[in-house]
Amino acid sequence: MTVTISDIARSVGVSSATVSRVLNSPQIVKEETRIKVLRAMEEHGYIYNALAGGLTRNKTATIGLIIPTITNPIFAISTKGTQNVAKERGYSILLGSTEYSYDVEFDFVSLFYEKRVDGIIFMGAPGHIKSMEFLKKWKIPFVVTWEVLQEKDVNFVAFDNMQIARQVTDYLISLGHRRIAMIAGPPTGTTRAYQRLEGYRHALAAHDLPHNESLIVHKNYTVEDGKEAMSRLLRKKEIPTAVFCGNDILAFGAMAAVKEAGYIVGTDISVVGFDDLDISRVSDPQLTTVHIPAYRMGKMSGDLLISLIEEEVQQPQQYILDSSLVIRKSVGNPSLPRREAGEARIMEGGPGA
Amino acid sequence: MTVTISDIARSVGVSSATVSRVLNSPQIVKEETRIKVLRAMEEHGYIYNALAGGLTRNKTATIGLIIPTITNPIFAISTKGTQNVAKERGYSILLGSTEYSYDVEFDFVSLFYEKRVDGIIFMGAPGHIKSMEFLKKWKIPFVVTWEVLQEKDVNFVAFDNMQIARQVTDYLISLGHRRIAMIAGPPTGTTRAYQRLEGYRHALAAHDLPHNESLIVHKNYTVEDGKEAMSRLLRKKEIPTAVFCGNDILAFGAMAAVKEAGYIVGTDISVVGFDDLDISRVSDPQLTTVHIPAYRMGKMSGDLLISLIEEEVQQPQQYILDSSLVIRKSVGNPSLPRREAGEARIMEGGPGA
DNA sequence: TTGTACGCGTTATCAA
DNA sequence: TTGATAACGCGTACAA
Repeated sequence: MTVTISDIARSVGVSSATVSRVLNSPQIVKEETRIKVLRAMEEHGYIYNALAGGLTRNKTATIGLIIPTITNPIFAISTKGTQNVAKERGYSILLGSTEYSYDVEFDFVSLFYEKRVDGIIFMGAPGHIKSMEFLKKWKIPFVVTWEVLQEKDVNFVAFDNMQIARQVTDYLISLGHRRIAMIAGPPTGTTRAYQRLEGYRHALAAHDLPHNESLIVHKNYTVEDGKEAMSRLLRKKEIPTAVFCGNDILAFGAMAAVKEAGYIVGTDISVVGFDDLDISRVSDPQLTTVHIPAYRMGKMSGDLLISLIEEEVQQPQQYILDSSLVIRKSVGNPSLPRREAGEARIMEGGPGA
Repeated sequence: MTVTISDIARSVGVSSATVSRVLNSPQIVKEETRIKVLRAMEEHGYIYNALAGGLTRNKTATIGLIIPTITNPIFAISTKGTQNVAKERGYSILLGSTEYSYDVEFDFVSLFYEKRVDGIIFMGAPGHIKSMEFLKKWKIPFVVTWEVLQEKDVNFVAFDNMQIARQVTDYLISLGHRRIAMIAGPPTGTTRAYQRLEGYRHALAAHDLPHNESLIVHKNYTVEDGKEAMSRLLRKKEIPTAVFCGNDILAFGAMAAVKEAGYIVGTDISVVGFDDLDISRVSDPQLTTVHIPAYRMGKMSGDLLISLIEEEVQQPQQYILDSSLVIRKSVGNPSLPRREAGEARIMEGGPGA
């Protein structure tokens, strides 16, 4: 049925060891035999069996990628970055999407280890305690992205969620906003969502603004969630003048709710997103949001993981990339005519890369 | 280092065969020994080696998923559907994104086969001739989604691209539009893009409308492409009154260009998308577009593939699902005030499931 | 109910 | 430069 190196060996009249050599170290086999072997492979349609190879080498050239959800394009962009380096360096990607469940996360970790991935990339810190224990116990190389960790011994490629969230809030305050709401992820969500919330709180505190928990709405991450959250905020006796959303998707929902209620986004109510999706440049109004280095994180983390696997590099490597607030049209001064800003301006943020 | 069934066997005082049995057919091993073995596994932290298992079983419980691009949410949604069934039925997913390159597609096919996936799902018909040959030669089970194929012997879960595109165009014509443009994918793109173009052409022809090639703009699939394509159309001496876009992303770009040029979407120029992304419900104006069963295709194709792998089903299975035009606010009569339609209406289309 | 022994397809060690 | 042969970790006849 399927042809093996032994078949090739027999047909050429050499040993299977020689056939294996033309695959792995062609230099050390005589050109004449090498050519004969190659030709035989061609003729018989030989296909390498990576399963068998992996078993002896103890190496599969595949990495596991664990992401929160595939349907948010921002994670897709990171995935693309990882996929690109992986392909370039000869690795395949096993994909696992947790839908924000830590149990599912750990399921993937152990499943991936059964399949003997050479390493794992996490978008967001592993949330299940068992995940980290497991990784360390089995010395599985892994890289975390999207979140700065305190541990000095874990590899990450991240940006500072708290710092940029604080910067966004500072910006809104500087425009005169005082009632600033936040539409965040689920209350028991990711640590990076928590960090963003903390950044928001710190900014308010630093400016002696009253901390009003009812201005914080916890939701999931769909457009519909954004709409509902915003509607709820608009039903309050005193509505906020600005809303900081946990991501762009929520912001789109929020903007829709603002319009439906008869307000004008950026004039009556300011909306800020987080992620800077491609489509956020053409929303109406164009969305002021936080640009994060999604593709670069994906690419760098893939590169780093493979370097760890191939032992080109010593642990730990920790990269903190820049993120930045991109000012467009969905934000204005409170209760003043909408700013007719020209070009989008960029405010740099985050420590240097 | 890593503990094997032999280690467990030795520690319990049974043979490795017995240990293997408690993993694969626990019923046939005496409860007492079974418990002892299980306990030993727990203690020693035994982890199954799927590589070795796969080698003997000739089965890996992983499937390959080949998609055009991960960054368009519509493919992500299909991926999610596949991922969900896969997880449920104990399979993992190797992901390959071709970025619309057929060479890359074939690379993934052969790479996946080296890794001995049990089957492959294609989003869109395999474009490289070698892909199909290869699959058939090695009798690799595979399922195609998103496109109806003529071959009677290939499994697919699809919808009728041509038929729905024709229906969209008919709809625009019925509103009075005569100069209808199409912003399509790359000229040498996918067959489904071609089918949509054909549907558009057929509709025009059926209504004796002049066929004007200059109203067809070929682009890639980014927001920016949509903007550029629309801008180009707006620079014509006679601009179109309606534009049918190859997907929602292009439509967002197109709408942005329309607004930038000072026209009103849905009043001056109608825009139709394709895909019905979540965010299309909250764009401004809300996008009239084609709803396609992305999640369902992903789920069904995963289910079908696994059924083929596990030989629960005989080839070939061919499903054609419904797609439908979702009428919202981005379309109106040509040169007439914008329709203030209430609820979105749905026009059913496509043969029954 | 359990053990023996071999095979899966490759790589790696050691000789030749 | 090449060949024998023993791993790698598991599944499975076949026998007991």
